[in-house]
Amino acid sequence: MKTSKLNASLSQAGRAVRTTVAPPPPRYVWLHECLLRDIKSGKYPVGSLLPTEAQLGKTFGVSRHTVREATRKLVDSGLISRRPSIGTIVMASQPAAPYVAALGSLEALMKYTNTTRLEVLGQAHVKADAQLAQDLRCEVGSEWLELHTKRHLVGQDAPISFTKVYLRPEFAGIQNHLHGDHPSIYALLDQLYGQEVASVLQHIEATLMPNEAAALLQLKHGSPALRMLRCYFDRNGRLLSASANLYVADRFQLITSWSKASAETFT
Amino acid sequence: MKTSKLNASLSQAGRAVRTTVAPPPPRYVWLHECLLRDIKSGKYPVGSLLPTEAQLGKTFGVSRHTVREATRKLVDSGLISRRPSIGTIVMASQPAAPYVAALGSLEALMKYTNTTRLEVLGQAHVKADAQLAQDLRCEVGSEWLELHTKRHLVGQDAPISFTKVYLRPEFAGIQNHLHGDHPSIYALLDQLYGQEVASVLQHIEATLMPNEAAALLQLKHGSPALRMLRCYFDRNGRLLSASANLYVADRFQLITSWSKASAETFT
DNA sequence: CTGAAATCTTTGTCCGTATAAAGCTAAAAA
DNA sequence: TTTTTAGCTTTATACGGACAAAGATTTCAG
Repeated sequence: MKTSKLNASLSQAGRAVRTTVAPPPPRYVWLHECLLRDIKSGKYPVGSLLPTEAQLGKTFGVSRHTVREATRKLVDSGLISRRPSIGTIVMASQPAAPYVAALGSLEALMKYTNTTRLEVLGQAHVKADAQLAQDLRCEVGSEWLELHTKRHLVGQDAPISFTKVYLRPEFAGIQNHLHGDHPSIYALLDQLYGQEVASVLQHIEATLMPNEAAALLQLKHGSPALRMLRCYFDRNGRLLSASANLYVADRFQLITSWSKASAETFT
Repeated sequence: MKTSKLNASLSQAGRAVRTTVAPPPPRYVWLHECLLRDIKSGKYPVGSLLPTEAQLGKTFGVSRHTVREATRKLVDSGLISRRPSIGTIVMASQPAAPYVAALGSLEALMKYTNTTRLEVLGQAHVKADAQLAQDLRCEVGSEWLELHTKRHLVGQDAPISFTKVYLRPEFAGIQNHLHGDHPSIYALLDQLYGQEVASVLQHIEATLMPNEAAALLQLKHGSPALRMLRCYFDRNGRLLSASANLYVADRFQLITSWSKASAETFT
């Protein structure tokens, strides 16, 4: 009944002035804002308990359903946490909004175009020595299939990178899919072997192009290079694959866009 | 009534065998899994409409409330989209789980330690010429306060980077807070001016250290460097600040960790 | 005093119902 | 034919009630 009275009066007001007045916000939105404000202001300090759902409903004149709808957003943004038999605990007074970047969409833009072609130059079975094990974060002595590859921009002759790809021997079949327009390694692992890559560790540093690579890439001695090492891990932290890229400095640029994350960003 | 019968029989079964049998999942969880399976399998193709909430409730013998609880998770993960008067549209058949990295936590690890000290060498008012405007993605002719700075690892003499910081003149006060243990620029903008940085654009490329910088950083001619350009934008896409970093190659390494994102990651 | 049992509180799940709002559709009026 | 209007479908919002589950608290027997 409270609802109908409230809405009725407001819509009448809206029609009277003919200018479409902003409709009243839903009650759960309003309650959400109230609670958010009170949490931010410190009325409900971090660690304290919010009034119970029944209590809030009584205080604000809404049903428990509406209270839950309002607090749901707070739960989603991590400000509060609900515990049966305990109550609703204030976890933070500021919504944590880290800056996040997505890998895979716009990850690496080449300087002039963004379609590349991968050329496999050769392959070898290698056992990880100390240096490789440190780079790949794998066990010393573990065996890997090492592919030597060269990446070109389509339609251009000059290669942009020399890349070593490391694969577990059981994933050797991937090399047959590395040619042509290259999807990312983690996409291939997922697609071909159902191996879900759970995390990627990426190292970037500047260096001088090693001599062998410089020759392959038609560069003169002393050219700068961007070294990008990527390790692909599964959910249990096992290294599935890795790639060590040496990009020619003035033919490649890594561009990443970071946005402030909010719970809503991901809905 | 259906509920009580179902629950009763299941709890009795649980007591009979005495081994604590897993309690039956909530109905909305079960329904969620059903729908997820049907969407993945293509029973409800992308672009098609799910049965209406009332229909689903009838088919599965649950209330509309439970249907909404079940579909909520699908909405959150972006698989479906609810539209008043239209219905519920299947948006994707695979939960989109991009790899995301967070900026600010573990963003840039120095090679041996990670506490740095910033030293301001000088400052100048500059007008953006064509080159700078392109780098900063700002208007040609706009005015900026340019700070020349040098970054050291604490306790070490050799600097690791030469950095130009660009500030809108109205944020000039930031420079007083850039010394000591350096928080990030976006944190300072938020803290001092309430300017929320909504997105960050980051360019990384390899280059040779320019001569002037090489001299400042005690490097010999021809040393490789990692050039990192960061532009900080507000919600409206206005550039608030930028920094152009030149890192000494073997004293700096950028490490980023990417994890598969799920809706749950952010709750 | 201690341990077990009963009780109470609070959130979790689930049902039914009702009205509003938003588009779509078809009928009616111009 | 075109425009308006009325109705219909579907989701959005909101109420109320009920019981389950999980702990916390109190009570009580030993």
